[in-house]
Amino acid sequence: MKPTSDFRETIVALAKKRGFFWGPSPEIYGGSSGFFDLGPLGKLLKNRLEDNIRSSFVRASFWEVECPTVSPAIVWKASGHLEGFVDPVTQCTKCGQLYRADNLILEQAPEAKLAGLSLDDLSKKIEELEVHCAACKGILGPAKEYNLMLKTTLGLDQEAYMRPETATSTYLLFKRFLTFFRDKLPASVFQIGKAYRNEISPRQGMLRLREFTQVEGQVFILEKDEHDWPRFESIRDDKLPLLPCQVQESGSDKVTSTKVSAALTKGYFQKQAYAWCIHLAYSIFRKMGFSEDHMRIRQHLPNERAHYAVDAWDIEVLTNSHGWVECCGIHDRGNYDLSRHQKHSKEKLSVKVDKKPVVPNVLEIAFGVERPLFCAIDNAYVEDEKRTWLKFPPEIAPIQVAVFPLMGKPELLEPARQIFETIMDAGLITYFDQGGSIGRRYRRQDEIGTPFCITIDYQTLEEKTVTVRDRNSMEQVRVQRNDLADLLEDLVHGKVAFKSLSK
RNA sequence: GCGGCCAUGGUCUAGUUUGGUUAGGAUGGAAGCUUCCCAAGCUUCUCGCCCGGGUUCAAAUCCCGGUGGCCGCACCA
Repeated sequence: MKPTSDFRETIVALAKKRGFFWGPSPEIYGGSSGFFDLGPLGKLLKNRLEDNIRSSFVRASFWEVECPTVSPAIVWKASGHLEGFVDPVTQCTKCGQLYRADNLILEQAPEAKLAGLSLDDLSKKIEELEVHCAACKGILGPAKEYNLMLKTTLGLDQEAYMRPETATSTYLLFKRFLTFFRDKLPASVFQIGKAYRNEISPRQGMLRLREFTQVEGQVFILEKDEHDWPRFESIRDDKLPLLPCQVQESGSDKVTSTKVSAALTKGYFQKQAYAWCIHLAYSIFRKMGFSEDHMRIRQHLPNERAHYAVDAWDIEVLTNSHGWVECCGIHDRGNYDLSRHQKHSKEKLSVKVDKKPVVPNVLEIAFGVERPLFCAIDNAYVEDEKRTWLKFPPEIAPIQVAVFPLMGKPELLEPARQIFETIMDAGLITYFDQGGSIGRRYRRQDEIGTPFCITIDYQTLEEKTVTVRDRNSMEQVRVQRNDLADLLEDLVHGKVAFKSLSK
C-alpha cells in the first residue's frame, strides 16, 4: 500500500483528469478553499448516491421536503447556532496568531470557570489571569466572535444566515407536519440540500467544504414510543460494526460486530428507535456500496458532542487517502430543538399525551454527500499490472454501459447507434465512444468505473449478436442483440451475475 | 489564522541555484489511415510558466503582496 498522501494525490489527479471534481473553485481566479466544482462524472456519481439515499429513506417511510437555505437571525438564535456555533477567538497583537479564547484560557489556567461567560467576560479573564500568546508570549487582543455561519442580509438590513445544517429548517415545519401526518407520531421526514459553514481554514479537499450537500433524516417521536419501536423486530438480529465509548476510553479502537439487540442489552444504545436509526444509516451506506470491513460506527465521547446531542454515533469509512473518515452522524437530539423553537416563536410545538402537552423528541441521521462521494472514489480505486480502474458497484457507477462500434465504419456505426438508443431507453446511463482503438476505449471506461461495455462487430451484422465485456474480469460474452437491454438491466441491478453468463 | 516548504499544457514532470536561443519530456486529447477485442502503429494538429506589482536592456527564473496546495500548530458545533 502506498503512503496515504501519495494515494490522495493519485485520487485527486484522477478526479481532475476524468472530470469527477475540480477545484478549489473558482479555479481561473485562483480559487477559494473549501469550494469545489463537480464535473460531469462527479455529478452523475452524486446523483446516483442521492437516488440511492432517497430510495432508502422512502422505503423506511420518510417523506422528503425542501426548505430555504437562508433564514433570518431569529431562527439561529432559537436553534442555538448563534451562541453554540460561534467560537470566541482571541488574536495575538504581536504575531497575529488566532486562538479559541476559552480553550487557551483553560490551557494556561485550568482552574478557570468559563461556563456562560460573555465575550467581555472572557476578555477580562484573559487580563486577570495574564493569559498570553502561546507562540510568542505577546499580549492578546479582546475576545471576538468567530461565526461559523455565513452571514447575509435580507432586504435593506435584516440580519440573516445561510443555514449551517438542513435540520433546523426542517424543524420549523413541525406544525405543518402534524397536520400532514394527521397528528400521528412517530413521523419521519428528510431533506437533501445545500448547507454552509464558514470554516476558518478548510483543508483536506472534498472532505471539508464551506458549501456542501447535506442529507438529514428526522424522526419526530414521543419519549414513550422510543423504547417500543414496532420496526425494531425486523432488524434485531442484524449486526453492526460498533465502537462504543467505553471501548475508546479504555484506549482501544477495536470494532466489534454486534447484533442490534445485543447492543441494547449491553447498554450501548438506550432506545430501540435510536438503534433502528443507526441501523438505517448503516444500511444507507452499505447500499451506497461501502463494504462492511471499511466501515465502523463510533460513539462520540461526551466532550465531542454537539450542543444539542443527548447521544451521538458516527459512521466512519476507512479510506486509503485519509484513514478513517467521519461520514455520518446519528444524533439523539432529545426535544432540544422543538422546545427552543417553541419558546422563541411562541408557537405551540407540542402534541397532547394524556391531555398534557408534550414536546416530542427528535432522532436524526445527518451526513454530507460529498464525503461519501470522495470515499466512494477512494474505495473503488484499483491499480494492477495491467490497468487503473474503479470498481464501483454497477448501481452507483456514473456511467453504467458504454457502447463501441469495433471500428468507425458506417456499417458498424449505424447499428451501434441503434443499440445505444435501446439501452438508453432502458433507463441506463450510456456512453457512446468510437474514438481510438478498442483496447484504448475499454481502458478509458475502466478508469471511470463503467461496469459493462458493449461492442458491435462484423458478427453483429451477420448473427445479430453483440459482445458484453465485464469490467471486473475483463471477460466477454456474446449475447443476442434483442436480449441485450433486459440483460444489462439485470446485470446493473445485481439480479444476474456476469459470471453466470460465461458458463 | 501562524510557521516551514511549494505552484510549469488536460494529467505527471524537467528547467529556477548562477535571469539571456523557439520552455524540454512523458502521458493524454482531436482528425485521418489501418476488418482494430484489451492503452499497437503511422500522418497532421491541439494545449502551459497561479494572479498582481517591482527590479532589469531582458523574468518561468530575483524581490514584495495576493491566492491556492502540502506538512506542523490552532480550528473542525
